Amino acid sequence: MSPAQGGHGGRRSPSGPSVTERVLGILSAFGPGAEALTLSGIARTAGLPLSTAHRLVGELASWGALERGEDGRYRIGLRLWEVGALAPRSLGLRERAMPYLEDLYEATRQNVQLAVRDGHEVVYVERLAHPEAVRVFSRVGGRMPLNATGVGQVLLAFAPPAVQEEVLAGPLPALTPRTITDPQDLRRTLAAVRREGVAVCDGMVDPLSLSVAAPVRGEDERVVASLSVVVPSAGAEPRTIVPAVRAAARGISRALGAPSARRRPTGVVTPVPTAPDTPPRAGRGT
Amino acid sequence: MSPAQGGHGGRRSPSGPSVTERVLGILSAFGPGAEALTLSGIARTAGLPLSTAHRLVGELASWGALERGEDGRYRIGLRLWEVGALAPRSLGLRERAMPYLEDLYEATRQNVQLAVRDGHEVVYVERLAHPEAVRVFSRVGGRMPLNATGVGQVLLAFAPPAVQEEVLAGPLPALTPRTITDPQDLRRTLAAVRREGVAVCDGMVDPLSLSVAAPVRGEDERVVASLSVVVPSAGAEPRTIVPAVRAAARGISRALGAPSARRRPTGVVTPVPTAPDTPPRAGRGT
DNA sequence: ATCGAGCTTCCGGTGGCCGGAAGGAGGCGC
DNA sequence: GCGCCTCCTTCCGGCCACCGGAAGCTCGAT
Repeated sequence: MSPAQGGHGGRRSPSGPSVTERVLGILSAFGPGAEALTLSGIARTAGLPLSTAHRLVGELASWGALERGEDGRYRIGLRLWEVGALAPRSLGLRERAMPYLEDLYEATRQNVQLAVRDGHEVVYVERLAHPEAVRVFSRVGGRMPLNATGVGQVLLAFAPPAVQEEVLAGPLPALTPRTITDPQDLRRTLAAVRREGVAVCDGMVDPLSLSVAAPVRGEDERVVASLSVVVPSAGAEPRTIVPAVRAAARGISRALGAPSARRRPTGVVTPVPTAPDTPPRAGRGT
Repeated sequence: MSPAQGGHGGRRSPSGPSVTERVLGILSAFGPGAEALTLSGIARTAGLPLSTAHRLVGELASWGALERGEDGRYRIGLRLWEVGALAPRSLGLRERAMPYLEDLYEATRQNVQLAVRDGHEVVYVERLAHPEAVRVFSRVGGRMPLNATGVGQVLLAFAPPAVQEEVLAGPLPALTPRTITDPQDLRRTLAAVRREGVAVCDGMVDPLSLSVAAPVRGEDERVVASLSVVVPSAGAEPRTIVPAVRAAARGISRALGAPSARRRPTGVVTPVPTAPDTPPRAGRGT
């Protein structure tokens, strides 16, 4: 987020990266399309001498951050996944959103996605896909540009102005001919998204699919995530989907404690027992 | 694990752990119930001097492995979650299993769980829970003992004999009075699980809930995961659930390429897998 | 047999890591 | 206000743990 190196670069030096950076560099070597790597592959990708990589990878594997398969190649280990699952912006969010995603999935039998923004990109946190649904390009844990996707436009529309300007100033990648790449165009689209509270993206990721996305708000009213449904472009009738997406997004916002999504006092007693608030200052763990 | 220090201990001890171990120790400080920690909390838990923790945590945060909240506390970062999502035993499995879990969830509107074994414990990889379903104790990314859970008994029943003996020899924790803690008892139960291809656990985790679990096999026929449904103990009729769980587990096995789960031309007996006619690589992945 | 790619182990030199100490920023009880 | 606490941040000299070249090993392929 805020560039930590604002002051004066400092530790960058010809002597080389720190041990920590090397370790993290090893983890970075893995990625979509590179789920399994040989030791020398890791060394090559991370730019490390083989013997150094050997030692570090060995330590990572013995802890469980990496696992070595029968083919001798390394993969990300279950232990690392476990730790990663503690990230509040993934699992915490996912946990509360799941029931609503379920319902939406069940209603459409297509693709339902939940995403957050990280920097200038969208990161998909959850995806429910019917095997026979239209193929989508995204993947849980994957990234996409903000301008080209429904969830991205929503997240950008409600992002801090500084972020919006940075993205509008930067390159706007096109995934299809219909992707919005003109800054003025995008600006208008974002305004519309803010006004409507929903984004409809037709054929911007894949010519054959259309997505409808809506914002999810946290307890401080900020947009913390976005939810979308992806359906085949042909014969899609967004009108029928928009209300469902809006409703689900609102439901999740309510589950997260967003005041604006709170149930209005009707005649009925609030049926949902508010979750026993965790003490705001739940101090020392363990 | 075979003790790696077989040769001559050497680096162990008074000099202290390596940098890598310290970094991993910092990550280990986080866990269920400790999702957000202060710097000094991390230092305390990981057993590091404050200044050392400060430096290492700073490096982790600037890479994105940790994130610092507005309250000054650190949490696991999105970037680390992303890397963790590449673990084949979590996401790869989950991706293929999801549609079946969906169906099972939709049919029961209770709790559906998918788990794998790691060492002598169960690790939950996925969980679909209806908000009004019976409360379950598990959590995605969480661990439970093998002897006390339906998925655990299944995973143990089909684990390598060496693992079984280790577990049977070790302590068998009791979560409720009905948890199986007698080795002989457990041995008989495991045999039954192998025979039936399903485990039914009544009140072993929580007196009020019952779970039905079945094995999921990979392309080499080994049991790679287990699937379960958890329902309220009272009034539950396992007979009606068992077939659904079995069917879903079989469906996932087929999706993973298990020969024994392949569709037969005719629907009769002969469970023995003879020479598979086609290589299992037929997958049309990605 | 010969080759090459990848993996593992060894070991001496040195530069990066370590962590005590000092100084600031809040928060709480009195 | 004042003292006391906890938590965070920065600094810097000393030492040792990390680094990585080199040699040897295990496979398969040619």
